[in-house]
Amino acid sequence: MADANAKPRLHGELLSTSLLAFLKNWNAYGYQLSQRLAEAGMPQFDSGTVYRTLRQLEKTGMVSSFWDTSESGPARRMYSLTKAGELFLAGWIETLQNYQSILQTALAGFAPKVPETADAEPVDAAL
Amino acid sequence: MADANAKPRLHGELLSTSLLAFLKNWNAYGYQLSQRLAEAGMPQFDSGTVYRTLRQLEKTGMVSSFWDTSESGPARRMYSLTKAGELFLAGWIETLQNYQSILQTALAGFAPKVPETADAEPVDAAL
DNA sequence: GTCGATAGATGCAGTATGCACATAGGTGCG
DNA sequence: CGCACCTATGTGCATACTGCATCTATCGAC
Repeated sequence: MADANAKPRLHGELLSTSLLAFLKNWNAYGYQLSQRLAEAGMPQFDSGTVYRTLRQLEKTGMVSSFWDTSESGPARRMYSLTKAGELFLAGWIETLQNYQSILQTALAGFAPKVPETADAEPVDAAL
Repeated sequence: MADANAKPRLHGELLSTSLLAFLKNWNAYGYQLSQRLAEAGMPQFDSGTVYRTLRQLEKTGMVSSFWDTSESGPARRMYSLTKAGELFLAGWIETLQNYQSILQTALAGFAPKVPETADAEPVDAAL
């Protein structure tokens, strides 16, 4: 989960969210999305997980797909965002924005008001 | 993972990161951190997962802890950020910032270059 | 035919997660 | 005391997710 020498890896909700975001103004297939993620400089991710995540998103109705055989080469599973997916995406975007503002507040040294504890004492941290 | 009617839930790296962020300027114990997360309006989370995550972070050297029995009531396991934890946190903050800028680029309708319209566009979210 | 790039998928072992429940110290109250 | 309730931390279990390696398959170039 949080390994000392582990590089940030993209998966879970962050992966789902970015996939949905890419699909918002754009239909695409898995391989393509993997490439865009890489090009965009996203942290490492596993392409197998990308494919599975897309199937998962389809199972839950966030995206829909069809086989595209119009081009030469292996068939492509083209995905597009559904209405539900848009709403879901919007919810996560909002959550992430809120998340970040909270993070920054914490990092800035302003603790959210504490119950009554006479302070957790900035015992400093030998930094 | 991405259930239609599922509310954003805090876990995984987002949970680890927020815990570390809260510990950056204050030392605290699990119960307290849970409360702060709730007060800050964080999405739902499971307190059991919070405790397990903290132990995990300790196991990987991101935080250190000791039993605080100075107050009345059940003993508290006080956590503080280690040097390694700070570095790890900084790495994730940076990753998340980059992540968000990429998300926004995608949401703004700025699709990464598509094969057909392929132009050498420096779509980099150069942020 | 063979190689490489494209495109998608899965088996497996290990890990993470949510939920319910367990343990314990302390306070208030009849 | 007996008992409810809050604090504080943790665990068992079934399920879900993940990374890695591997597999299938189409096509173009050689």
